[in-house]
Amino acid sequence: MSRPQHPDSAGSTDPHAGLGNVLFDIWLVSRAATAQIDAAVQPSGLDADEFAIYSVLAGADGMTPTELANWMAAPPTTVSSYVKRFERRGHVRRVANPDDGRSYLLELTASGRAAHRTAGELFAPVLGRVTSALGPAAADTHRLLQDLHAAVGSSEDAVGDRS
Amino acid sequence: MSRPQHPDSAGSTDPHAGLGNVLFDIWLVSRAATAQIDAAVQPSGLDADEFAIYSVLAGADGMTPTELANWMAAPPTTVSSYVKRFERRGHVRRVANPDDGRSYLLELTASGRAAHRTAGELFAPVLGRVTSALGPAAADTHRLLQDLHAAVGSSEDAVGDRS
DNA sequence: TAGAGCTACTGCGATAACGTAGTAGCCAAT
DNA sequence: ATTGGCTACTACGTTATCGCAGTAGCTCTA
Repeated sequence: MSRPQHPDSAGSTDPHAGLGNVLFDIWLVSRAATAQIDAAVQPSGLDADEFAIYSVLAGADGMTPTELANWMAAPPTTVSSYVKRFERRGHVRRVANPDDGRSYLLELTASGRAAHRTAGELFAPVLGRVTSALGPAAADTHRLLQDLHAAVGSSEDAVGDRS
Repeated sequence: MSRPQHPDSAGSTDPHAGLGNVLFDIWLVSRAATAQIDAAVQPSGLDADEFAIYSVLAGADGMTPTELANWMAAPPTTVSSYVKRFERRGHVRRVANPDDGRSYLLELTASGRAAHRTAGELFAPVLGRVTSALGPAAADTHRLLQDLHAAVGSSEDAVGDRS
């Protein structure tokens, strides 16, 4: 059980068939979830990734690009391009970082928060559906995912090593 | 608890702090895992997504682009471009689909299987690390992720609705 | 307090993702 | 057999991702 195996029943092409390991499960679930969320929040003008990012920014105001990059395991250049895009939309503002002149802090503008709120309303029913489909297991699932995140993230800073 | 909340401790920028809901957990874990796998399998010439796709193809030979698209929740044009790339590498071959003249079946060539094997060997230690970090919870986690996938996927075909 | 070595960010260029708008083959219903 | 409506795939063009290489500001050492 140390490397990927074929789906449960040979020849099956059922989209819900896994590959027998946790990492693939995540990949599959994440793709499905992202597609779902993309479709749901689309009228807000954000996509799933952007909604996620706006959400962190909404919760932790004054975050540096590097912090954001670490948080979402993305390379700095990707974050850079996100920032530029968000700024162009008038959703995000750069504020000087008092602790470091090379850097700056990101914060949502009022209109950024509004967009986030709109997206949040579109997102809610999706989350609701999933949560109720999970039933009482929802809480466990949340906890297990946190553990999983810790397990995966334990060997940090893999980002950028894809040189 | 019907919409995203801020991280556990206000102002925290810890990359492991979640946003308090299952869907974000997945997003975060998946990003971390993908970065990890990207870095690990990189010498094989594949990235994490490609490795995943090669894995399905290895397990279910004779899959149509549409089946693949459903399986990975990707739009058809994305799959199309994957196929073209894989074919250019000599890793995938199209065979006529006896059941449908508009379509074709995908299968890995010998060299595609070789690339997949190489990537698999690079991937194994990553999976091993995660699995052992999870300890006995690994099996539960796997099962919970399957449930989660079912819960998310229950409202199918969101892909393509992002028009 | 100089300056070597780091770290934070970004311009640019290459490649990838994927929406739009087709074409070709399928499957009724006539 | 014909045709109207579907579905499978794809060329093309736009936008996004992200590696490389460069600049500015930080920090430590002497």
